[in-house]
Amino acid sequence: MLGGEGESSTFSSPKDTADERRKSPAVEGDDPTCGSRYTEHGMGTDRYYIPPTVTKQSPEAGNPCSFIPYSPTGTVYTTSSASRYPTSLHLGSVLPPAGFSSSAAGRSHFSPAYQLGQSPGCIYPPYTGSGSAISAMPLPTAGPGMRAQVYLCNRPLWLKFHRHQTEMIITKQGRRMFPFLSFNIAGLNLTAHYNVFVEVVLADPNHWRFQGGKWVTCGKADNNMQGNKMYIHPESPNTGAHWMRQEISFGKLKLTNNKGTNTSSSQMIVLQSLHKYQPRLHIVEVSEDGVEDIGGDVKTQTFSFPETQFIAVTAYQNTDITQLKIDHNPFAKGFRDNYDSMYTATEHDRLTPSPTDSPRSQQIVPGARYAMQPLFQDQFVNNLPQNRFHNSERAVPQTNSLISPQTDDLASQRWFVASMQQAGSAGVAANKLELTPYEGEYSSTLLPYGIKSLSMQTSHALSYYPDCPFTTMSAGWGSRATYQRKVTPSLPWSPRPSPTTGFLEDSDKDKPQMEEELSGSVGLVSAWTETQPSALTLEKAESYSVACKRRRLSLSGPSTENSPTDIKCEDLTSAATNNSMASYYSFYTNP
DNA sequence: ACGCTCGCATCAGGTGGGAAACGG
DNA sequence: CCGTTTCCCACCTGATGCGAGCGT
Repeated sequence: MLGGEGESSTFSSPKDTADERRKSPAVEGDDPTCGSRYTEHGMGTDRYYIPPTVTKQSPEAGNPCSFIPYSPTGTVYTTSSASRYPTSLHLGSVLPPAGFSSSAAGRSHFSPAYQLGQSPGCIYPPYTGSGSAISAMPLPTAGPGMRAQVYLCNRPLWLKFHRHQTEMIITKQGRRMFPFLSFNIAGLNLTAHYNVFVEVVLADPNHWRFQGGKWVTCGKADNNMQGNKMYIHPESPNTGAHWMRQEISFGKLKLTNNKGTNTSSSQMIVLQSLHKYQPRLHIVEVSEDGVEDIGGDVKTQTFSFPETQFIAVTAYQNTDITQLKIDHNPFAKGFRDNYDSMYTATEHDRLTPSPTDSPRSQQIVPGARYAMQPLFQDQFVNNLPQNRFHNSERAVPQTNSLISPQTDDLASQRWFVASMQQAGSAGVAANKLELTPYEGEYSSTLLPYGIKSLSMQTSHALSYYPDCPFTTMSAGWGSRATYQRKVTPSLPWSPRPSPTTGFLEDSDKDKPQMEEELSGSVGLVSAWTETQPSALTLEKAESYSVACKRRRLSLSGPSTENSPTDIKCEDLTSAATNNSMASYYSFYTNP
């Protein structure tokens, strides 16, 4: 589908350049201690992913999360499979700056102005590309061609992996991604038709290898890799209303290293082992029959989230990643040999969110910063049997578990929407108003609003990940009964009256988990830091050791060596998460 | 009798581990 | 020789089909 647009690219305007410069490593950007906010670029050019360069803080120096192998050189890499969807649009995170917590301020959250040209850390050299029609295309803020806004729904989970450098298994028959890509989209024209697809591009020009407990570059990447790099969402084409109705998940997307795979109709993306990739989401406005309007303006919007970057491998290299996969992927439950301890003993140590760590509880969004969130069911934990829902590749809208403890928040979130409508930008406000019916439906009944006006092409796709749907996160994976029955009523994460108040009162044991994915309080972060050492309980050490016995790699590897760093990083990253709390959803929008 | 719900069994498919095979 | 890839395994999840039970 994507042909090859000139590699040259975009970033021809000063504005573009400025945007590009603002990008920063996900982790760093997420870290309140890291100066620059979490910003993202539009993946530079159609085939370039420009690793963030470090100006204010070198990864090694100031960033506790520096183990993430970002290239400090600002390398530009050109792949052989140029996409015809260049970075078209520059992406900027709308994540609030550190300290941003005012709900009132949140009203401007969607303001593109917020994300543009404000970064003091313009760390990237200006691009001199010829620019593309796409990037140069003026986009209205409402109506046809309006800018879309995209949230990475399961961002917290992605961040967990990203901290250790995400790895994705690729096999001949294809392997699903985990975490998988899941987005919420806003700002589309309700009646216009769009194709939504994911493209995976090389993130850098290097060949990587895991050595000494770290990912290190090892020669140059093979940029002549052939094969499909696109995965079109099975529901494409569809209307903007359809795409915005609920989460857009790519849970069936498979990664393979089999070049012989039928590239056109396959559900698989062909990658090369030990290369680093960056998934990108493309939203292309098309005619009703799904045909792109080649003649007219190219109405393509591209989004990429740095935390979704990963290294393709045929076997896991980093045991931390392996453990994260095992802990979070329900299909890997069989490998949770410390299963019991994970859910009954050291609750705060486990990586998997608890069933009641509902996304909602993790994204108690202050004010209207994430006013859009009420539109997305990610915020709700699905406690209903899901095998009765199977009509969509997307997350099935679930009812929430709000069911109780968090009804208050639900209400408040509705208010967020209201405030958005009052003060929001025209585009967003309009959009939200349009969606009101959905919102109203579920908010009043606590039932899903997933009744689709359009047919679903696939069924029960993501129901494999029941919790995920909204899960949006790790949180997701655990609401199943199998988990719950392991839980004792006294567990710290049992239902809380209110996420915001509840976690403050939780035991120290609960803080790490809570803070990492939820909070917004610096004070709590400190508490977490202080209590962290004690978090390394004997139980954890023991269970971890047991787990490692099953692994190919030794326990003496990076996991243990880096544990202090990891902890610190986790800590700080948690702060970052807290800080933006909202960061629960990364919110990217085109300038 | 009919329709609906629920529980159980079965099956397809997904997971990481580990050993063997492959290849530079 | 060593790193990477492939294959098979046991385990798990979720979908589906079937029948029993119940209410109308």
